[in-house]
Formats: sequence, structure tokens, C-alpha cells
Amino acid sequence: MERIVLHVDLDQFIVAVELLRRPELRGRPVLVGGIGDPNRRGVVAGASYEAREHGVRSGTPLRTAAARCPDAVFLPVDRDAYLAASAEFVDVLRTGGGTVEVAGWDEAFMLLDTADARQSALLVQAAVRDRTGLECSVGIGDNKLRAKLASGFAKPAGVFRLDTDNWWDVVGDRPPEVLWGIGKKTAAHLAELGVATVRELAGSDPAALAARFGPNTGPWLVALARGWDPTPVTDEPYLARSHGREETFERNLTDPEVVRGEVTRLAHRVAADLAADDELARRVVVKVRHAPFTTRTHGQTLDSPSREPEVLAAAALAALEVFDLDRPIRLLGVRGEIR
DNA sequence: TCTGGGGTCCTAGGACCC
DNA sequence: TCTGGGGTCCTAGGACCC
Repeated sequence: MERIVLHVDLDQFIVAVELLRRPELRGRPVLVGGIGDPNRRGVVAGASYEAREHGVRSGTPLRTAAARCPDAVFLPVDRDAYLAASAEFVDVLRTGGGTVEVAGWDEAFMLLDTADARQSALLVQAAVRDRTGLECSVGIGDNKLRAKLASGFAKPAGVFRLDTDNWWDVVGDRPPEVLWGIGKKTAAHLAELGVATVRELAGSDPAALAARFGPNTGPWLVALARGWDPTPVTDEPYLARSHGREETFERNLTDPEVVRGEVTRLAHRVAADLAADDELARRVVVKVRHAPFTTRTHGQTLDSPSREPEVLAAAALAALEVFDLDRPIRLLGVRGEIR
């Protein structure tokens, strides 16, 4: 027996859910995003493998996607459908006996004791396929980091194992961006320091990186490159730390009175979300994105935690006054911080 | 590439306290 | 009085992830 971590990741999740009810679209480039209109502001939330071949992926602006992939079928985002499919997926994993940690709509970690890790992974994969009709990829690792990276190498619909034995062979010569937690910005900073691969990052001086990235983040980056991850797989129920609502407007807002009205509306929606979760906000933060895409936030701590729409709206409007409302506004957001 | 919406976590700097 | 050092809390911004 050995103790392993599985990372189970549904393949092209959002598109896969849409294809379950629109099988005639199978094999075609399908893009899900916004309200399904490529001429509106918005980005791609889910792209089928056929669409990805045209250089379109999650995050690509819809207009750009339409230009690159003119034959694509555009569908609107249907949150409720994905949430329902996600709940079904988690149910399947929970019948497996191990500890299950949900990590998103379309992914979860499982902690298992097994005599045959690969066989266990294949069983999970088959159970998900049989009971949801969705394909998944399964990563096997000796911690969450390695399991997570492994599922990426397993795609589509495969199984891949990543542990101390093959870590350097598999990721040693790859750029640091393959690691979970290192994005474009950090990779660019590392490149300036002459660090271009996971192997080079693993051999870097933690103190030197601390000077650049902060006392905790610097050493953590080095540990990450060595495949180290101490975080446990936990089935503790998820407790949200905040709830927020934001909206990018089809046309920039220029009238301060309209802006105040929208902020009030968003605050009321946040109040409803908090009530649905039986939570109270202790602080309200307003986010403003001006037309040139510069984003700023300002907040107000409440005298006492609340989810009253009027209280949240008043705090949001007070925070809003710190901004220059005479400049065109592209996006407004209101967030209630719980803990 | 004219750049969504939902979140989380870390850091720096200032306030404040002893 | 012109000035230390440590700890903690708050706030805004940034990076990242799905």
C-alpha cells in the first residue's frame, strides 16, 4: 500500500457540459463566453479543443476569438448548468472512499491509500465518465503540487504520474511558468535574474529571491521548483472569505449619478449573496476600472458586520467618493469581506 | 489581444501601541 | 525631549488561479 494524491481535472469542462445537451456540435470549434455574442465586451470562458487549434483559449477576448476562428459556434455562459454538473462530479468522487478536496468547478484532489495507484486513477476516471458523461484527466502525485501538474500532462483523458523519481526528467528543463503559482509576471522577474528553468530555480539562493519577491514568497518559489508542497488534502467545508459582484459595461459610464446607481445595485446583489450564504460583511470594497484599464480599489470598514442592503450600499457609496467620477468608467465592482 | 467575473493570498507602508 | 525597536492591525495593490 502507498499513500497518494490524485488530481482529477475535467477536460474542457464548460464546453463538455454544453456538448452533453448539444451533441450535434461535437467535433466543431465551440466557444463559450459572455452572452454568446462575439461583438460584445467579454472573453472566452471555455474553448473546445478544435477552437484551441486556432489559437483561442480561455481569456481570449471574444472579438479576437471570432477573428481567429470565424467558424466557431458561440454560446452564452450558463453558470447554473456548470454548477449542477460540478456537483454531480464531486458526488462521484465522494463515493470513492478517500478524502476529497474540491478545488474548483472542474477539479478536485483525492487522498488515497492504494496498492495500485494507476488502477485507482483509472477507476475514478471510469466512474466519472459512466455517471456524468464527462471525460477527465487524472494526475497521480506524492503531494498536491505534483498531482496537479501531472493531470496537465495527462490531458486529454489520460493518467500521468509525477513524483520524486521523474520530477527532474519531466519538468527540470521547462520554464518556471509550468509550476502552479508562477505566472507571466513572476516568470519575467525570474528571467531578469537569469532563471529560465525549473532546475535553475530549484538551485537558486532562497535569500537572494527573498530580496526580490518578499521574505516568504522568495524561498517558497525555490521550494516549489523542488516539487515541495506541504499543504494537506482536506475535506473541511469551504468557507468563503468574501463575496463580490462586478460588471464591465458595454459602454463606459460617464455620468456620476449613473455610477452611483450602479454601485447601489451591485451592493444590493452582494447583500443578497451574503444572505444566501448566511454571512455578514465586515468591510465593503469598491473597485473602479477607468477607460484606460487602470483599476483601483477603496473600501470602508463597517461599524458592525452587516448584510443589510442599505448599509452595504451606503458604505459602497462612501468608498466611491474617493474616486474621480468625472473620468469614464469601464467596470464597477462591490465586494463584501467576511473574515 | 482593446482585454470577464468569481475568488485567494501575499506584500509594503503607515498607524498605533508599549 | 527630536528620538529606538518590536509587534500588530489596517489598507491598497499586485499576482495568480479557474
